[in-house]
Amino acid sequence: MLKLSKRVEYALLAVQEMALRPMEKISATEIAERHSISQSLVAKVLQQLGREGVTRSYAGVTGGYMLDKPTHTITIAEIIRIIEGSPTAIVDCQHAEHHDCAAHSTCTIREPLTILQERIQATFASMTVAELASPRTFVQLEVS
Amino acid sequence: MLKLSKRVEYALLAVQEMALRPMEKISATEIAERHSISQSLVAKVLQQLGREGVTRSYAGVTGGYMLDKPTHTITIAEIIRIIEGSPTAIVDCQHAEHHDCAAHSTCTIREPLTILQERIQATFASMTVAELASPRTFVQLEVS
DNA sequence: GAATATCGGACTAATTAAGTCGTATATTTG
DNA sequence: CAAATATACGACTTAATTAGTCCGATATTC
Repeated sequence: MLKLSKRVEYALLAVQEMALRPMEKISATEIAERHSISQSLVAKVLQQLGREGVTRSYAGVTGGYMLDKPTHTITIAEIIRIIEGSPTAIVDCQHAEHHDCAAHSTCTIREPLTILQERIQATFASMTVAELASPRTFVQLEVS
Repeated sequence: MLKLSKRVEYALLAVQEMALRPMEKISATEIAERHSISQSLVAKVLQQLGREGVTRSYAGVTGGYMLDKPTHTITIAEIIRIIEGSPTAIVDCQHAEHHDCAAHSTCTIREPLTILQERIQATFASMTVAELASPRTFVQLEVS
């Protein structure tokens, strides 16, 4: 299925929050509690983002994480790549080394799929954290 | 991860072959053997496509499957929907009934994700089986 | 020095996807 | 009509991936 993993989802949540309060250090615990999700997992993804320079971390009792670059320079595609370890690939055979496909040379579907893949990649690259965090009018109607 | 399932992949392979030879009945066994994949699985996805009118099936010793509508009217999005049982949803909370999310009302990430989702959906809807099967110049250089 | 944060690896659990198997029915061919 | 081979479809098992936990370590504030 074509679903984001929880880890990517948590990364996006965290990054959005940091973007909305750019001057504050936000801890993994804080994010985890607000969304009732695993603290360890949130910490883990924030650490991954830190290794690639997206976030900056501060240890200690008042520690936490902050974004380390302008929100409009961080794309969703980049976050996915960092968390998943590789850019989105809708089929395996596009990972270059993946030539163990039984019918690599006669495969006539790889090329059109590559085109789709590039479009999806472009879609994720088309949105930045700035857009992810831009304040929206959030009218919750919910008329019962 | 954002990968197509094998079932969708097999469906695309099968549909492409049927599109390339529109006058022939093609059996699940034939497709499975050509790509060294599971015959049962190929049969299963072709049956799913049949229930939704994409393919027509013929039983018996000379049986097999054929496309049952013009190739340019079948989108990749439709095939994904039929095989996966629902349109692509990059996060669960967009499936309407999925209100068990802990912070549904305060969730500020659903909206931007919906936009991404729609773009991806549009990407899959932008390619039809006709394009998937259009003959390409397939120059295999592979200079060693 | 107690409390609480990051850091990171190893491990287990849960979920999902992939694939198999059995049985039934349809159709062609000898 | 009987053998061969196709679809049809549900139940089941296995494999792979993802999610989440746990532990021990270091850093920093109070």
